[in-house]
Amino acid sequence: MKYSEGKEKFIETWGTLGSQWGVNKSIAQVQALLLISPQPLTTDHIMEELKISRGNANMSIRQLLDWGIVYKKSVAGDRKEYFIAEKDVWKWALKIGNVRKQRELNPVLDLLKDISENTDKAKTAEEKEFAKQVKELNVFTQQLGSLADKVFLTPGGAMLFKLLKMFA
Amino acid sequence: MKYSEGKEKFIETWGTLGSQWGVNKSIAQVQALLLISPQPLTTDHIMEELKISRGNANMSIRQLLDWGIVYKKSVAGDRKEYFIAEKDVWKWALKIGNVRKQRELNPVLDLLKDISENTDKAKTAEEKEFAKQVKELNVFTQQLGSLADKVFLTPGGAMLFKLLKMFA
DNA sequence: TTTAATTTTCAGAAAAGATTGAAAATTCAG
DNA sequence: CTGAATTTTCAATCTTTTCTGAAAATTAAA
Repeated sequence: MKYSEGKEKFIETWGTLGSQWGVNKSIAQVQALLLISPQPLTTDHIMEELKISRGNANMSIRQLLDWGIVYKKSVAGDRKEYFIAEKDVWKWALKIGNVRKQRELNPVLDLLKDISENTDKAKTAEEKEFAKQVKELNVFTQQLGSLADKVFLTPGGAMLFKLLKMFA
Repeated sequence: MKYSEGKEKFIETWGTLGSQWGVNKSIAQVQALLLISPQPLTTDHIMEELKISRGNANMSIRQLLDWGIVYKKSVAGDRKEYFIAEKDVWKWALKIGNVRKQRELNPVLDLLKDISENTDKAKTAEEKEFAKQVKELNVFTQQLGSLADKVFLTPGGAMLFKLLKMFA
C-alpha cells in the first residue's frame, strides 16, 4: 500500500468512526490530519488537504482546541496561526473521554438522581417499575461514572495503564 | 415531581443521550419506554406513547431485537406481537457495548493493522510520522479492544463487576 | 382456501446536521 | 493610526439522516 493511499484511508475511516460516535466528521478528520503531520499546519493547509471550507476548518480547529487535544503554535516570521495535535494517544484519548463524560453523561447522571430522589412515591405498577428501573440505572451509571472519572482524571493515565496491564 | 413528568423527562433525555452517541433517538426512546414498562407492549402502544409512525416503531423494535436487548413475547388470545425489554442493566449495557465494539471498532482495528503491516517502508518525515502514529494507535486500540472484549464477553458481566468493585 | 389482521418495506417528505462563503471583526506590521 | 492579512461569524445552502404512511407481504383464524 502506498503512503498516500494509507493516509487517505486513515483519514476517511477516522471521520466515519467519528460520525458513528457522535463526533462531526470534519472535526475527526482534522484531528487525524494533524495527528500524522510532523509539522504544525495552517488553516489554509488543512482546508486544501481535506477539501473543506475556511469556515468549517476554523470551527473544527476551535473545537479541537477546546477539547484540549490540539495546540496553537506560532512560527517566527509568519503571521498565520499554526496548529499541532497532541500526539500522545493516551493523553488525547483520555481528554476526549473526559470531556464527553463531563458534558454528555453527567447531565444524565444528574437527571437520574433528580428523578430518583424527587418523584412522588410510586403507587401503580407502572410507577413502581419506573422507580425501580431509574434507581438501578442510577446506581449502575454512578459506578461507571466514578470509574470513568478515575480512569480519565488520574494523572498520566496511570489508571488506564494499570487497567490494561491487569486485564488486557 | 409527578410520575408523568419524570417519565417524559427520562424518555426525552435517553433519546438525546442516544443521539449524542450515535444511536437513533427513536430507538433509544423505544428502549427507554419498554425498560420502564411492567408489561410487554405492542407496536401500536409504542407508536401512540412516543407519537411515532408505524414504520419507525417497527424499525426501532427490529433494531433492538437485533441487538438482543428486547424480546418478543406472545400473549394468549392476541394475535399481535408484544415486546419486552431486557431489564437487567448489566446485561443490556454489556450487549450494547459488545455489538458496537464488534461492528464499529473492529473494522477500524483491522484497518490500522492493515496499514501498519502493508504500507511501504517510510522514507520522508511525513511517512515516518504517519507510520509512527498509526502504529501507536494500533497498539493502543488493540489493548483497549482486548479489555473491552473481556469486559463485554465475560459471562454474567463478572469482569465489569470486578472492575467496578476494584476501582470505583 | 378466503380474508381480515398484522407486520414489513421503502419511496418520498421532513427534519436535523454539516458545510459553505462572503461579510464583519480582529490583529498587527509599518 | 492605517490598512492589509488573518480569523471569526453566521445566514443560506447542501447533505445526510430520520421519519412517515401507504402499499405489499405475511400470517393465521375461520
